[in-house]
Amino acid sequence: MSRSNPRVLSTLERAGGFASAQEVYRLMQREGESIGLTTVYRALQSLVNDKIVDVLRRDDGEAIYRLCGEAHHHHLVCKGCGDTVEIEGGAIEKWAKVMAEEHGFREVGHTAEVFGLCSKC
Amino acid sequence: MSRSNPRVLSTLERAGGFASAQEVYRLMQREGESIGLTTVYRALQSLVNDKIVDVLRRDDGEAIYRLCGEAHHHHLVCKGCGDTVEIEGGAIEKWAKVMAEEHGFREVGHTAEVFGLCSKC
DNA sequence: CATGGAAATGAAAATCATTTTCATTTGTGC
DNA sequence: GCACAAATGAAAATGATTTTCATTTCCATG
Repeated sequence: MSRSNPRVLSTLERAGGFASAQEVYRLMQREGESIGLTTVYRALQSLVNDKIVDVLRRDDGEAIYRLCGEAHHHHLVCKGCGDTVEIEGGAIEKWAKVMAEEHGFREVGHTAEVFGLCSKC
Repeated sequence: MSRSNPRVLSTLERAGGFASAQEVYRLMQREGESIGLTTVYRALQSLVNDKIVDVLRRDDGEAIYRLCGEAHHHHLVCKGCGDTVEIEGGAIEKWAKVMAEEHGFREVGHTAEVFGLCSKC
């Protein structure tokens, strides 16, 4: 019953611990792995069930999978050139926690992204 | 240019200010309004552009539209029932600004959303 | 070494929200 | 009325995800 295909997991890790099903599939294809899209979906779902990965939604609605326990960080993205910098988000973590507690929420997670124009653009 | 169809807006209000495009459409149908699904989507998009409504994503990826006040705010969303609370994000504003300055970014904006399970779920 | 059934696989079809296309209708100023 | 822009909506296209189903791989047992 464990459909948590290890090749899928390892690919997700190699992808930086953060990718959509389609991206994992394309990555495996590019690396010459023989696998079907269906299997990738099933494996990711299994990994979610087993709480080995988390699932989030991109703004366009595509599901993205992230390794649990992966050091959680945020991104500063340039609107001009798309350059991305990883930034530290301690302030956010605290804010999310406080806000959630204030309203009686449990099992709290969050998404946050900062965007703007970098110095080169 | 203003495709913010008032009938769509009023239906969204009547729906409790919280519904997906499909739901708004079905509701209007049921009430005997003659309108096309395409128009509903376009109207909702317009309302989002005009910042009269917010878009969120349900867990299944479906976009839900929600009337919102003018003040910039963030959301605390329940993963279980979809209930949403508007929360204040002063801490985030500051964090985004600091992080951006640190990396030489200008014209900075941000998104942030907190999710979890509310006390009822 | 069979061999028989359970689980895994993947290609193709189905589903479903959303977007696009395009022909038609509506509205507005002249 | 007439031209022309904007709005509308039916139908087709898109794209992610799920389902179906026939086939293959595993594995325990005879």
